[in-house]
Amino acid sequence: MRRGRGYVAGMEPIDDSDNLPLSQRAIAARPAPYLEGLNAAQRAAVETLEGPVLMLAGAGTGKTRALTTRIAHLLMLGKARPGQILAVTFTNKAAREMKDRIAALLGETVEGMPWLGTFHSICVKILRRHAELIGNGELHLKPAFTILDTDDQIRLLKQLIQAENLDEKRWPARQLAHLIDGWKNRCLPPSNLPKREKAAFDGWGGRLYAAYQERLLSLNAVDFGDLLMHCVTLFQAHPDVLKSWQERFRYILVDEYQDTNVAQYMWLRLLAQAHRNICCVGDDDQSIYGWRGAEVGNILRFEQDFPGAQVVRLEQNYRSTPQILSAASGLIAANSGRLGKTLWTEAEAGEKVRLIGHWDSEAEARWIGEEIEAFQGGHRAGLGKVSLDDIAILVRASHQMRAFEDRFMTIGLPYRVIGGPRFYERAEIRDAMAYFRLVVSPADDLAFERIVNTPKRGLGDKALQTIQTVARRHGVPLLEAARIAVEEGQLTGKGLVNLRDFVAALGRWHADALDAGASHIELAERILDESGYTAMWQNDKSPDAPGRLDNLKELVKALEEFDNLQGFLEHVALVMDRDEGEAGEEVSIMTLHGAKGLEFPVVFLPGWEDGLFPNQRAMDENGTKGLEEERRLAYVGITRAERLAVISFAGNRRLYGQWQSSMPSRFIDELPEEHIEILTPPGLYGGGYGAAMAFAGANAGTDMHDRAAQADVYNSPGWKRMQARAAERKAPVRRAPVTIDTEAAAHFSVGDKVSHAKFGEGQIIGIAEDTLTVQFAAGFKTIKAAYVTPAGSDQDVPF
DNA sequence: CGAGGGGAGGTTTTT
DNA sequence: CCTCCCCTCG
Repeated sequence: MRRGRGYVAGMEPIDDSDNLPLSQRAIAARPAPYLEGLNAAQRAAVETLEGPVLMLAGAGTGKTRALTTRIAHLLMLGKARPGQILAVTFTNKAAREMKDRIAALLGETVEGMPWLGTFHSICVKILRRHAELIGNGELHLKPAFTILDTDDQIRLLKQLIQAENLDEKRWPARQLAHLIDGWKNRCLPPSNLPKREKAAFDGWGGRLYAAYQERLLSLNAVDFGDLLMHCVTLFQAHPDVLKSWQERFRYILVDEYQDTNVAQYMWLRLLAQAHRNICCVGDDDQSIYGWRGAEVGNILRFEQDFPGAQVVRLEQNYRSTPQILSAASGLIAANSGRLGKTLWTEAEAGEKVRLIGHWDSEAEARWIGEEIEAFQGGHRAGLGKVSLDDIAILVRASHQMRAFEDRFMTIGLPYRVIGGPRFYERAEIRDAMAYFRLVVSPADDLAFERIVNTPKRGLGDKALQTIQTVARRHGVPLLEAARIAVEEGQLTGKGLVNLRDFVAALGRWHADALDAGASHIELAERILDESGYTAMWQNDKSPDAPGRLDNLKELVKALEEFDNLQGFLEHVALVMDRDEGEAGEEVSIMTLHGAKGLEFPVVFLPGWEDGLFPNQRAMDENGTKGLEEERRLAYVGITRAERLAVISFAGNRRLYGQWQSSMPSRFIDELPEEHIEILTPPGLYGGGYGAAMAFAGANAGTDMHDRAAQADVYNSPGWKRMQARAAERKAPVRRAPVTIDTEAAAHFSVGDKVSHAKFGEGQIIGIAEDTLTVQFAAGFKTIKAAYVTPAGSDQDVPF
């Protein structure tokens, strides 16, 4: 157990007294040390403990700090024991960070926060306790159920589609998987599926979905979507079970609420019903996962869903310069239906957001590479030396990464690509896991199918069919069927010998796994060696074989944290992260989605071209909604930058091998010019000012060597529009606070002093619609804006 | 069983 | 253009 720093003096040990009556007055009089340094809004977010709270936390406003301090506060006040707080995140990374920070605040590890985790991991914990209640009359889950990943899911669906004698080309399993995920995201089990939806997939949707769920049950398996859906249906069908969980969780905290889907929303609502102490943190402007079922509506509707909800807005930004914030705010202002926020900062104005166009994607990559080298050498004004670790390139689509990888490889610029294939998605890890699964659960047919012929044992389709026939005839799992097939001599030659050995080896390993005295780590190594799996990769001459062997070693190492294989398997499916090894200074390349929650001093945002960003397909499929989500993505991108953001676009880009010309992104037109610095094109093509660009419409796009076509600078409609607008507005630029407030109470801002007839003077800490949250001497109140008057503002909004 | 050709499809991504 | 998957042929 790790002892953290900063043990809080005078801290009461957390005991069974769940409700130490401590009024907010008392806290205000003697603030706990961990509350120091919080701004007024953050304090409100930390101290408004009872009832529903919506914490609207803009980018870089100290959301995680508020959230973790709130948990620490709950524990310190004795409002709840660690086991009575439910805190959910979307990613393991976020969960881990919260744990670490709470530990730092409290000066000890939070082994005692068993219910801080991802939606999925918490659902697993709950489901394992009630597995028997999940299922239909005959079949139900058992507590050791396995969690299938996307790959298993597809393979299973493929089998079902084949079983119906459907053409896999016309009925692709991937598409069905997508449909089923969608239904599960909306918490629609086969029995509740509307007729219209059942007819999806050419009429087979409902039927295949039901068959799939049935098959999962018989395999004692669930997929990711089931974790939430089963949990919700469990709660709905068993009020007593629900009640026990409702009572346990006195306080609920939810991170990234704008990303919740319907199932997660239902889950939260059910659990919050008893104590109603639910605090949801989110930012409607950063909702970028609509395409996988997230409903921005959840956060927009919060106040209706949870009547009496208090809304706290965190608007002071501690990350970016005013220039960056203003550019981002100006852009996102084009979206409709926002809750509205006014981000502000005390930071120095800083560098304007830079904008530059390039001839093509290769020139773009080349230029960014040169800029990075210049930054690194300290040859760029305003920033001094910048470490490679401080620089990120954020792209819309992963195929954009290649241009940068190619370029950086040639010039020897160290980089890392973040968000490649996950560790546990790699074939070798999945194979090894399948071995472990089959050893622990001999009835795991999916695992059997995966590895029976890996490495090659001469057991092809035909052998597998034979085994499957035997399995059906005897009604036994495949491994058992294999044993029978061997005994009955249904196979011949090499296959027979190999299968006999395979079955025998599994028997041995299984026995060893049951032996509590034996080391599960040694067993794992033995399984991989004796099965020939390690040898298979050792003999493989492909360049990635050594890497795969390393991964296997890492997998075995991960076993150390568990007592046995069983325990490992129960948790690992959800928690295995690939190690982001710090290997010296490197530029980070990642997608905009992957960058959410991160921050970098310098951020490059390439590929701002219509069709790529905003993405054509997003707009085609979801219209304005899709466009707005793309715009939020742009907002997320810009707000990752602490000191400098550089946006760029290319006139030509290779797409599916074809050179295609493109127009600058419409988002570029939406950037507020006063915060943008337009860089003159580099002198790469003919040199100096006025060189370099040709865009679509000039019909020269397809020939990148056509220098003549490059004569006219920025010859695009979008660019001209921008120039025209810049010319128009000479004098009366709206200066000072960039107030992008959609509220009726727009003449108030957070931080304003107001006075109220009854409560006296106070300071606004939150604004929602026409309702203000005001901190008075007597405490926090939520008041209609009409009932207060401005009492003079001493808070300068610094830009 | 495994290598190689043909054909389709090719945002974003966590669990 | 490039990758992945399926199918066929040796």
